[in-house]
Amino acid sequence: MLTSRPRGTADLLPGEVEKWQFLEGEFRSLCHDFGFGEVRTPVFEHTELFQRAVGESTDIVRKEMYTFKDRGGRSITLRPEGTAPTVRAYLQAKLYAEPQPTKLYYVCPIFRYERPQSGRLRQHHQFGVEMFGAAAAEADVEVIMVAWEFFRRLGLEGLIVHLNSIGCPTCRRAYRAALKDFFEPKAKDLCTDCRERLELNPLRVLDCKTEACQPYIQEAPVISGYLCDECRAHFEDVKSLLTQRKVKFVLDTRLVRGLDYYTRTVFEIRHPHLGAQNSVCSGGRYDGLVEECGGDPTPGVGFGMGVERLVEALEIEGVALPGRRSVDVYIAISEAGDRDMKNRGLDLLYALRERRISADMDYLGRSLKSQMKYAGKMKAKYVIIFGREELAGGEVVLRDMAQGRERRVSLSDVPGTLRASLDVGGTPWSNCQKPSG
RNA sequence: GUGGAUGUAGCUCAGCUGGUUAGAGCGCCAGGUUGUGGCCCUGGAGGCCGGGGGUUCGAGUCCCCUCAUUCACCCCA
Repeated sequence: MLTSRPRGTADLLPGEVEKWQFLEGEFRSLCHDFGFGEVRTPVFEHTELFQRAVGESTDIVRKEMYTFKDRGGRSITLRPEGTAPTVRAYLQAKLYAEPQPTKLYYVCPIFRYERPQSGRLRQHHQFGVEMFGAAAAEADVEVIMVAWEFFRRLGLEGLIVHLNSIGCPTCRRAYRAALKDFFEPKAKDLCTDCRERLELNPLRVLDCKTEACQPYIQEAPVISGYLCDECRAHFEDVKSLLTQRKVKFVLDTRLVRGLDYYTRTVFEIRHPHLGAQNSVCSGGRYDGLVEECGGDPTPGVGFGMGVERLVEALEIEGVALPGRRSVDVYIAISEAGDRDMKNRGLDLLYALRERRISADMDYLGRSLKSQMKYAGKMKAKYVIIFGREELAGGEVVLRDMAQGRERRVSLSDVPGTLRASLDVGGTPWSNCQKPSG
């Protein structure tokens, strides 16, 4: 217990965490390019927020929330999705009084009590964007374009955009009734889950994977035949704007989404090689949500993207991501046991660090040979070697580990010389190891 | 919540039908003479064989329970 993490959680250690830092940086700068500003909301909220916003009939609210009473007797829930807290923050800060639309993005952990499997954790992380106050199809498309452009920049290629419209409450009511009429006579032939779905949310029968249900699903009425004129026109706009942007998508009339707040556009971006949980990014429009949360009627659209799944997809495709960062300079001392020598080493070490050169040295009392081995394993670019002999002449040996060459440099020139060498071609990620294979 | 698979050194695994001090490769640490890495050689440390109970003269090997990991269902990022 003491040495094992809770089920469905993960530790990110050096070597792995650099990938996340890189992706977060890329996502932030991309969002900035699209005019989105970052929002950071609490990890927990009042339980009522999610009950209201996500919907009582959803699996999330019914069985997946981490909910507990705090010491003041308030019911608190760890954020199971990112949209509701963002809406809450939008309303609480009265961002609707600012110039519209409001464009926000976030990078945050998400908690759901589920049985872990490939691509599913109890704590996972999402990148997300939300846009409030814009009802036009251009807004739907911009949100999809954030994800699309992100994947393009990363060099991720095998993704498929699934698109559908589930209409507004009015046309959905008609469709829902049609589905019920269609399935109810056949209810005894459907799987037990679908019989339940038929009562709770008939739309979800559509994405059942049970063999027995497939023949009926194939013949079931399609949403597009039930969209009202406005919803149909909106959906046509979304599709043509996506085409104009050269985004390839597949119309998926069985894409329904498990959250109650969606209206009109819904989409999911999947990676075919991810296993059963293959949705990397999903979202849609939620024109009634702000009002549901106590605001004025305000259109909204956004997505959430699973970072763990994104990393997995990138690795499947062999996209190179930063590896463990190494130090630039290692200081190796020959008379390691000598107190005075060690102090001279420390002086140099901190002189380098003051000049923002990443540097390290031995604290374990190792032999020079061991220090060299260690520096090699740590992938240090340079090793500074010195002992009494060099210091007597005010010099040190500067060894280039990749070249295997060394030269003498006067002690006072060391930081300047290193700074100059390291600045050549130095990107922020230049001293991360590239993944091998 | 349901079902399947798996749990032996830090890592990847071997341990045949139960039988003596549980092995390998890699990794780690130290050496290979006097101040220097990556190759090579030598040596060393390191294992409640996931945990508990049972069967047996004897269990890492068989049985039960439990926990964990993992994959799938439900659902979702």
